[in-house]
Amino acid sequence: MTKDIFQHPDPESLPRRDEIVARTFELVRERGFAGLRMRQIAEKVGVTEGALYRHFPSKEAILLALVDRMEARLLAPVRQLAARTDLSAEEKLQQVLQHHLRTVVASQSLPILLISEVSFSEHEALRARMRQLITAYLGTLEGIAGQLGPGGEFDPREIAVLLLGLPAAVAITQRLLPDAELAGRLTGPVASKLVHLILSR
Amino acid sequence: MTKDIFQHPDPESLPRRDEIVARTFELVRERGFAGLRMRQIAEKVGVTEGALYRHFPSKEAILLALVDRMEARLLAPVRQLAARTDLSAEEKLQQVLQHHLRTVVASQSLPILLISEVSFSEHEALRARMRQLITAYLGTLEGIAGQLGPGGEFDPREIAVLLLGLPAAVAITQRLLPDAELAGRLTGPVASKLVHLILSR
Amino acid sequence: MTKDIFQHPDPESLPRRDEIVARTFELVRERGFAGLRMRQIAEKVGVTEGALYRHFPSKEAILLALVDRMEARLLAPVRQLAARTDLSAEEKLQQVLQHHLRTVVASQSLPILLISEVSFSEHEALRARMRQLITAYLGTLEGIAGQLGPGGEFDPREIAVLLLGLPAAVAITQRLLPDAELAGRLTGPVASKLVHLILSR
Amino acid sequence: MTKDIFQHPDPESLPRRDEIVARTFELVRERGFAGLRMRQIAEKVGVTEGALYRHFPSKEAILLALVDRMEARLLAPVRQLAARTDLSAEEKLQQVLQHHLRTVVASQSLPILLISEVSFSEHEALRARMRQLITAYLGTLEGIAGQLGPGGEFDPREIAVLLLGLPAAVAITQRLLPDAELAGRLTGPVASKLVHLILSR
DNA sequence: TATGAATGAGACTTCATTCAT
DNA sequence: CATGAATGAAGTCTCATTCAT
Repeated sequence: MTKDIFQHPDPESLPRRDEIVARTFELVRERGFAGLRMRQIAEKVGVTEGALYRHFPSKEAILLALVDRMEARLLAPVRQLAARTDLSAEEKLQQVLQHHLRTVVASQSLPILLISEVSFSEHEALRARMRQLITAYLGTLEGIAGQLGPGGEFDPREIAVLLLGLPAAVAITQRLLPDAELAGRLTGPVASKLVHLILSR
Repeated sequence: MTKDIFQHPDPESLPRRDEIVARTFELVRERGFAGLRMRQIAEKVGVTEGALYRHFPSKEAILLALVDRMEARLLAPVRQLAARTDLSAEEKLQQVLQHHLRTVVASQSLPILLISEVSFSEHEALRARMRQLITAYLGTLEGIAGQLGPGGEFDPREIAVLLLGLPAAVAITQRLLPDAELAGRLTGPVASKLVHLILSR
Repeated sequence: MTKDIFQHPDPESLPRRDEIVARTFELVRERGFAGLRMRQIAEKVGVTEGALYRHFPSKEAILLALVDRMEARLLAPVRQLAARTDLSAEEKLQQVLQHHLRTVVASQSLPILLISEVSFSEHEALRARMRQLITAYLGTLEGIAGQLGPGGEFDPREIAVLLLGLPAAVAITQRLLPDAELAGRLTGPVASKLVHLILSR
Repeated sequence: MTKDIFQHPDPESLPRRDEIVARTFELVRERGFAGLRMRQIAEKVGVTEGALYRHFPSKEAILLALVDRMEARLLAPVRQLAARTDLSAEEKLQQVLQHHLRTVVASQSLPILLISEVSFSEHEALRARMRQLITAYLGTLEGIAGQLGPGGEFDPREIAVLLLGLPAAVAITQRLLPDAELAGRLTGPVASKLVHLILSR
């Protein structure tokens, strides 16, 4: 069903650099950014801490690579959707939201929560990178919404933010109060109806 | 306008315990939970670190007191609204959302982001406390939505989560991409229209 | 039976200074010297920590007063025994040992263990005081043994040390491996027979 | 003479873990358990405090390793003695006591005093470990005494405790009132005669 | 490339003591 | 006399990073 788009291939076959990022992702998925330790990464990869510095100059560099990875897996599919000509704007937004919600569920709510967490981080470069990511995401949504034509209740920018709301709410509630049945409804029919309502004109 | 409901009275007049929580709040507002240091609190209060331990047994205790404070300022007004009999269910939900959104803007997006952050925290007591807070918040919204009567697109639980979405989205975007003009629209007419759409039957 | 010679009178009627020492004794009896905290003393006395400094200039001063108290309760009776003329030397040593053993049992093995503990203490004054106490104790025993006349297996000094051995061994074993029945035998018939054997000539 | 059985080989050749324990032993020998600081250990080993944590997870772990070492050096020889078939029970007990007394003198009275000190410690694991050690020690002595056959003044358990008394008394007096000449007599002829008296039947 | 040991800064916390009230 | 707040030094422990091998 909802395939984990954040899955990674066989560890053995990965170049070390990628493996480090992949393992870091698993850790961040479970424990967030703030609790991440170089030691944990090293353990999970199966090397010593010193070895990590052969591949990345610092912890921050690993985290930046992690955000690159998130962007690739989260944003790229959205951009592809946006570029398609065989779908209406509403269909595109429906699919974007579905994609985002599936991601939220599959990755245990990660990306949206990470954005919150990083917003407080002391790593300036990391904050900037996240700002860039969310700017691109909202911009893409806004672009699609702009193709809808005039007459709706909300302008394109507002639509983009509103569409961010559902994944965010789902992430927060599922993280703290897991409820698979409710999650199913929210990511399926509820999301679908919400998009329709928001776009109705 | 949007008064900062998290503001605190004159520092001089506060018992130390309250002052510590108030100053901690200011720090957390700026830097979040993970980056909070006892040293910073002590500096901001104007004492040494050891002095803090005359008033709280641990850092975690300060954080729990902080969540108490958040609950008092965020949840109490919502509960009062819910209890009023001179408002329709839709009017109540409109005001709850307005209140929440004002809080988000006034406190620089704090509460909702903190919930995200805490969801990863190693402080088990803190996670439990936050879970309690969000459970109560959603429960109150669900209770109001239950008074709407049948026939709408969404059931009460779904409505509660959907109404959480807007403050969450506003918090995230405003934190990373501040835009006062957009924030004004989102917390005003956009919120109002969204509630109406969601409740329409 | 074995009355607790370290008991203290009604707290209410004690001048503060004495009460502080008495309460400190209770704490030391349970937890030893190293774990003693001014806060615990204050709590047990029912005052604040600052108040203790009205009566003693420092923690070390309290401990020295405590050793004075131990000396009064432990050593004074022994000296009185030594001075009696109606008892033979063996009878005196029998009673001294009985007294010491009863003390060990009644005070939960305290004095002898405290001597061990203090021997490592950083409080030079305290170590000196304990040295003085044990010197006086051994000296008194030696004095009595000197009245035995020649011909035994051991000289007076050796007898004094040997008689210290039983209370020490009882203290250590009872503290770590409490065994009331064994303790009863050791403090009664075993002690009696041991003295007789040591003094036999 | 009385060789220091607690001596350690050339520091340079020791794996760090063992070296840390050896250096800790030297410190504890001088200052006891309660006054031991991680800083002191680090200084003596010649590293920073943090480095110690690569080899032991906590201070308590170092102390437990220290007790292991004490057990190996104190208890193991006693057990070997107990197992010999070429010695009578009395000869075995004579040698055990000699061994223990030599240890007391060589190590500056350490083990027996440490047992006293630890009996008050807050480290539950450490207390349990010491309890185990003394149980084993007394048990071994009791076992040998059991081979004596009936008819003596004391039963095996009593003999075990009585034999613990001399090293304890020697430790206390030598620690506070060093007297090499007396110590020599106590560990030599006095001990020998005492064992004979206690076992006489 | 990788290891294992180490560093140095800094985290939270404890505690005897001081002092204004 | 007593309180309550505060200090300052010190304690154990953590962690990103460095470096010789």
